[in-house]
Amino acid sequence: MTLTKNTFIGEYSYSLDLKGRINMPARFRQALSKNNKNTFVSTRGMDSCIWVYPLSQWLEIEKNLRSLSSLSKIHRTFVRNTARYASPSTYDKQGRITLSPSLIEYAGLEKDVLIIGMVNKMEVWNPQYLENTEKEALEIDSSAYEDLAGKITI
Amino acid sequence: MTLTKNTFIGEYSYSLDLKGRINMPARFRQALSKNNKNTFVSTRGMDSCIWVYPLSQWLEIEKNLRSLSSLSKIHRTFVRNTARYASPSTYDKQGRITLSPSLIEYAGLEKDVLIIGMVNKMEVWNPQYLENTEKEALEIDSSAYEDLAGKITI
DNA sequence: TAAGATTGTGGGTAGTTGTGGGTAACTATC
DNA sequence: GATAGTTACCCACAACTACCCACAATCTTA
Repeated sequence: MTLTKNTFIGEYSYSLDLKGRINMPARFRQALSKNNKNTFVSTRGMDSCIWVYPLSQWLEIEKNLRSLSSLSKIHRTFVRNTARYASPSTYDKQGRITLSPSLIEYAGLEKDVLIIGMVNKMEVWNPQYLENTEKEALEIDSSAYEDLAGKITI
Repeated sequence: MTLTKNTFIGEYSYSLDLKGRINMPARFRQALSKNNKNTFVSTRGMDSCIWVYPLSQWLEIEKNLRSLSSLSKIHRTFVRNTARYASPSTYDKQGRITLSPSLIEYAGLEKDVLIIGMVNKMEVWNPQYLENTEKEALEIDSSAYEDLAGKITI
């Protein structure tokens, strides 16, 4: 059951096939509002994973990128790095999207793949990479969490 | 699949042939709205690359350039450098545009070429040049990105 | 618990796309 | 006006992608 449209939570194990396709969890597909036209946009995440946005969310990002003037070097670099790796994919009759070879390599994906709901987007991981990243995360100074405490109630 | 007309994202590897032609990615061609008449305008970019605009976007730029008074030296220089190297090209039946020898030399293009969607325009790069530019970008003070974080949610 | 519906995975095929090269029309120069 | 160089248009082929179907595993419901 889906709680809120365009909201994604939970963790799912799937497999990447030889054509670079992964099944999007049925719940995530059902969570898409109609204006997404069954389409996700995948791009490089900030860790070694792939970020997958619902189309409507990505269009918001595009709108913001448009407003940045290319006369500024920082803006150019930011737009380039954000737009460069993004690629839309409408899921097929079986509910799969295709990931680009470049993204698959970036995230080090092999057969087994972990899909994680990140509320407004999803992450696709090589399970081993995630494990390593988690170990590093343990080393984050707990004071960082103290800062968060001011911003978020949980 | 095209998300929004006249919007370009993603990265594509193509080759420049002996006649100075490059294939425009099929997705980019499909993204062109009709009033562009299958035409792109290429000109010098601010890094060592070629900027390629859809015709309609270029006409907007021309309009803006008109509004800059030539009494200002900066304006004169800016208008000159922008207009000077611009050249339109309608793509052929195979989807290719022709780049001028002057632009090919400016961007140091050889056989392998990288085309990057920059939302409202495209960039054409020699992959090695881009790699070097990226290294410089790493040296950008990360505080600059922090500023952007205030403007853009991603 | 059994039948039916849904979901995840593999693979085939037809249409699309990228690339090389050929030829005819056009331009420029002497 | 003839020749050489350039440009625009055309065809052919190999590689790739999107779409389709089949089947097995899982979940739902009566």
